[in-house]
Amino acid sequence: MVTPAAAEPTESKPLRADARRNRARVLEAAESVFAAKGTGAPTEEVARAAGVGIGTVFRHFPTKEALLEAVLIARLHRFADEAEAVVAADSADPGAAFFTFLAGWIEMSSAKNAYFEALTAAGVTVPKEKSGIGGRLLGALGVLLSRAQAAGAVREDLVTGELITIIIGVAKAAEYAGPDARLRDRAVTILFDGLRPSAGERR
Amino acid sequence: MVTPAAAEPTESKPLRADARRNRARVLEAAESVFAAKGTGAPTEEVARAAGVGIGTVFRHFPTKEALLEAVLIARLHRFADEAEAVVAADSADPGAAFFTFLAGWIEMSSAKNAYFEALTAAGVTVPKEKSGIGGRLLGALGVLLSRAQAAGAVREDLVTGELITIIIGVAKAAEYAGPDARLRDRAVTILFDGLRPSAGERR
Amino acid sequence: MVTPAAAEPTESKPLRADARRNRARVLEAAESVFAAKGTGAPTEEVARAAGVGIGTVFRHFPTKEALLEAVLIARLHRFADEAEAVVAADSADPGAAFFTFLAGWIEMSSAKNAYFEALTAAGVTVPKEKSGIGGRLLGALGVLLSRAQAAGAVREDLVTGELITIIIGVAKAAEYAGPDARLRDRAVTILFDGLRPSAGERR
Amino acid sequence: MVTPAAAEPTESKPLRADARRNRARVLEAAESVFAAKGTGAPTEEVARAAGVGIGTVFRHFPTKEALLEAVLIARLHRFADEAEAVVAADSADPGAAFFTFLAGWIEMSSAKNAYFEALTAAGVTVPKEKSGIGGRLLGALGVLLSRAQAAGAVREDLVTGELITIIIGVAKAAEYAGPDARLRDRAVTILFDGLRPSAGERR
DNA sequence: AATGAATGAGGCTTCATTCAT
DNA sequence: GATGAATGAAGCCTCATTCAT
Repeated sequence: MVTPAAAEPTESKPLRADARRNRARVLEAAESVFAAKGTGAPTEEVARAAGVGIGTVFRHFPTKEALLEAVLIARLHRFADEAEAVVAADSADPGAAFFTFLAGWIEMSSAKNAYFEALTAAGVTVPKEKSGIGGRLLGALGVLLSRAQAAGAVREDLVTGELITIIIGVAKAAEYAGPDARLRDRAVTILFDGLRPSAGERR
Repeated sequence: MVTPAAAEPTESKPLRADARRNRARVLEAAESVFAAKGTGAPTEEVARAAGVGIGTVFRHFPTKEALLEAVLIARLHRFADEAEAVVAADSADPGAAFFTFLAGWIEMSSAKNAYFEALTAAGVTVPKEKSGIGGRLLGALGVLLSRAQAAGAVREDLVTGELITIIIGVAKAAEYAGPDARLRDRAVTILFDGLRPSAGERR
Repeated sequence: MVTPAAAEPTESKPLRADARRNRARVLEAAESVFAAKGTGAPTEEVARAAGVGIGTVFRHFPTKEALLEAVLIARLHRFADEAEAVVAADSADPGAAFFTFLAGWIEMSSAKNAYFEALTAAGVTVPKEKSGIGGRLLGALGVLLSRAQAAGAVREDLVTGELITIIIGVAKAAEYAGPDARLRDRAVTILFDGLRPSAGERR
Repeated sequence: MVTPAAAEPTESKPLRADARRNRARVLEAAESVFAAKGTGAPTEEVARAAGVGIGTVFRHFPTKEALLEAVLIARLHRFADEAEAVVAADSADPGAAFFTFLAGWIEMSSAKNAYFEALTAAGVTVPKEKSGIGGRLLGALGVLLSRAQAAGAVREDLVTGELITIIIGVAKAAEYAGPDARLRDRAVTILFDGLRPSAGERR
């Protein structure tokens, strides 16, 4: 299962070709602008980056908050896409697959993850269930996790619901380490070590 | 060693008594306002909470950024204070002392730590060295860490410099877990398990 | 004489059937939307109410102002239609006919008459003469008025030109009274009493 | 009893001298700007006319609606002031006093009375009671009215509550007559004739 | 030193109008 | 002819910062 291009709203009638193209461009521009300058960046800058008028941005996303939310959802969809791809690949080494996937995702998101805060700060209940993204994500992560546990690569008492919280923490540490790659890798490694089987056996 | 009240600038001439009191009140108010409403809260609200005029806030902190920075530094100083207190207590169980201290800190900061982001987003290089706070912090944490390592409670390959990064990540995870105490505790436990000795021994 | 459907422009070539239908639907929708939400309502809402695209609205009325004007003219045409119908009915009690007609009109327009203001505010000289509506209106009102005067039901010194001004004032008072029917009726009654013969005889 | 300068809010502590001056200037500017260009005129134009920054306007009136309301209330206060002055003058000819007062007020407001509409259109319940203006107004009008009735100059069945509605209607008619002074006077005269004693005696 | 009024740049959002499909 | 996406000027409002009191 693959995310429809640019995670467009599922309910309404299909957008005109040019409209869909613009919507996608805005979403893309928003992602990079917000990543670079923080979620406080003016909407107009997103418009400029997308090469459209400010009105077009607001036509597609009637509120700045809606835009932020859409970016977040798109990102989660890509996360789910990748997770499902790894599931489908069905690696011979599920432990490696699991950790590689997590590390890859963290690498990718480390420099640009203020979305959760921006949204929660705005009082938005992060729409985990919106567009079914929550289910997909938990589903795919659950498969990866249980395979890795079955292979003895991950502690048994870890459940899927805890994973996202943990990933966010690790991503945050990585982001804080910033450009210092060695520090970042060490922090990620150490934190992930908490997921391994022997961990937590004694205390 | 104990932090001078309200972390006032070390170089300038001593403030008049009322001025020092106002400075402290503003700092306190800023901490709680920013904690409650995020760092985007208007400076005027801080003034109101402190019971002073807006002009007074800007007299003490010529910029909003300066205010944010001062709050952050004050917080780090308290962090250092606590760490030094734990060092001074010289517990018989250094491992427990170490983890208890970390957990306490996380608990405290989990609900209110947008400072790092707000500052880094603003392009401020977090002033680790400013007012010597970095040194104190690393010093105290270093002692706690090496005692815990000597007692076999923490993995040997962990160095002080990595600790702050890790703490930030764990705090973030805790914050994201939000009001769900069980989830928060689990995430913190799991992530801290990565600091334990057996962790990382095999891979 | 009866108003041609939807008061379409008299000069231009006859519209295609569907176009004429659309024009009428837009005009109707505009009337009810502007009545309900005021003349500041977005043109797009008119389009939605008419079940056509926004482009269609602007094709028929190149300007919002033109749309407003068309609505006003249509309304005046209906006013004239009714007046002419009353003239044609040639009631045995011309005084009653006159006042009944006025009251009916006031009743109808009381809740929805921002057109004059919207237009005059926009600097439009209300196009009394446009499409000959002024003539029809004054003609019909003149007949009703003089019959009522001949019957001794209306003061002799009242001339047609004053009537519209007076009607607007009374309608305004009625509108201001709003939902309070008793108050509205009293105000209308009192103001209309000024039109009766004994009024103004002494001063 | 005379309105405090510029109808400043009664509750809060007295404003600083300069602030009060600015508040009054803004109110004055708002009145003339809205009168000239309608209540849709941009707030910035009011600021310009008052010779202050846009921020100052919003400091005193946190919303455009609040500004409109303040203008309306100021105007009503002046209405009440004048009415009370006429009451105090205690003319020997109460009928003339009554009609002269009404005519004067209408003359004054005829060219600039979109406030009621602007406010009611915005869904504002016209704050008749706010700042006690309703009471003052009705009180003074009531005295003028009953004196005129006692003198036999005004019909007996007219009650104070109806008067404001009627005045609004007459003012509206006068406004519509616009620059044509003869037409305006005639309309006002005719409508006011409805208030005289013989009117309504027969029907 | 403290106060709080004034300032105005800048952000979000709306909506009349144009134009490619 | 109809459609609705795109446009951008313009409006309302916020808030960091300055300055007269």
